[in-house]
Amino acid sequence: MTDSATDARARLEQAGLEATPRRVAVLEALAALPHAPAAQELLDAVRRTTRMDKVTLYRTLDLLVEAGILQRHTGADGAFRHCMAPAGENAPHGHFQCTRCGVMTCLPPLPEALDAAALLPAGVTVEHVEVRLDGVCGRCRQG
Amino acid sequence: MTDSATDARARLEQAGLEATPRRVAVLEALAALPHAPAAQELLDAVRRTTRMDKVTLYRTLDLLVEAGILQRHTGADGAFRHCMAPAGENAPHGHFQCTRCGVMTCLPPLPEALDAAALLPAGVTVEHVEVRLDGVCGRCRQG
DNA sequence: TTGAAAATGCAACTCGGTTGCATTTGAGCC
DNA sequence: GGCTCAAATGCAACCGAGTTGCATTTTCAA
Repeated sequence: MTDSATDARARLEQAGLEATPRRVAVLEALAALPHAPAAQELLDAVRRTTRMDKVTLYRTLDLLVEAGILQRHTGADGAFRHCMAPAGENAPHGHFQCTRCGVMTCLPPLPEALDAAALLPAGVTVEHVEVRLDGVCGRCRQG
Repeated sequence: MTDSATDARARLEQAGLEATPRRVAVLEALAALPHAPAAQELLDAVRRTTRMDKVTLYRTLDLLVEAGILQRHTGADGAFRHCMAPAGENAPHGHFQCTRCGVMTCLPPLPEALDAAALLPAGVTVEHVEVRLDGVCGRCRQG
């Protein structure tokens, strides 16, 4: 049993979820990736070690997002990306997405300026803040 | 000819685009809406005055975004929304989207804190900043 | 008026994601 | 070890947003 599998099981059980093989595999695959992958890319990664249907992946992602273990973000292409929710930290972080290769990377926590409730009309409640910077990554710029 | 139609024609010609009936209709419908609609909602609105195919709408939206007349934003549901690009102003503005009714509204220009190139890894170029606050709007909160 | 280019419509398609339902798995119990 | 039942998974069919290819219509210049 690898460390990452142990971590994955710990987070699942801590959230009151059964540590099934696919859930562990999803968390391991996600932790091993340096960015926030689209569903298809994550599915490919998981399948290198575990058989998994795409429906199971989507249901697993829903579950893990619901449990607060993962975060879901919208890409510029309209497809969802998922990344590990930083444990114990609640300052939102933004993402950078390359318009050429589509890779989405996590950024450090945002300055609190985005807490900007001042911008909002009265009577609304904010549950989630999404900040995405779109541009060209270093790799694509050179290639 | 209404004022909004005149405005629409002006913006189109200023951008070097032909002021065709559907383009004018799209701009008028968009200017009349108090929020940034999804394509289907915009199509419904346009069709109250003009016959239009959905493909034509999508192509028109592409064109107007390309020309800088409209801005395209990604909703929490992954569908695109469009709003008028504020003329002559280039500070990005964010959006609030209600997670219940899905309505996306434009916010005032963002504090410059988001210019946060400091957050970025070296070698990347930012072309577009997307800020979206998700929550519950006043109307949905009461209803 | 006419001819070419641009704009539009229509049909079929892609892609990300979801739903319904049958089957398998696995934790708890004997 | 073998049961049992709920939860987890797989499979097929589906849905909605957006796209592509191509035929038709409109528009503008000559």
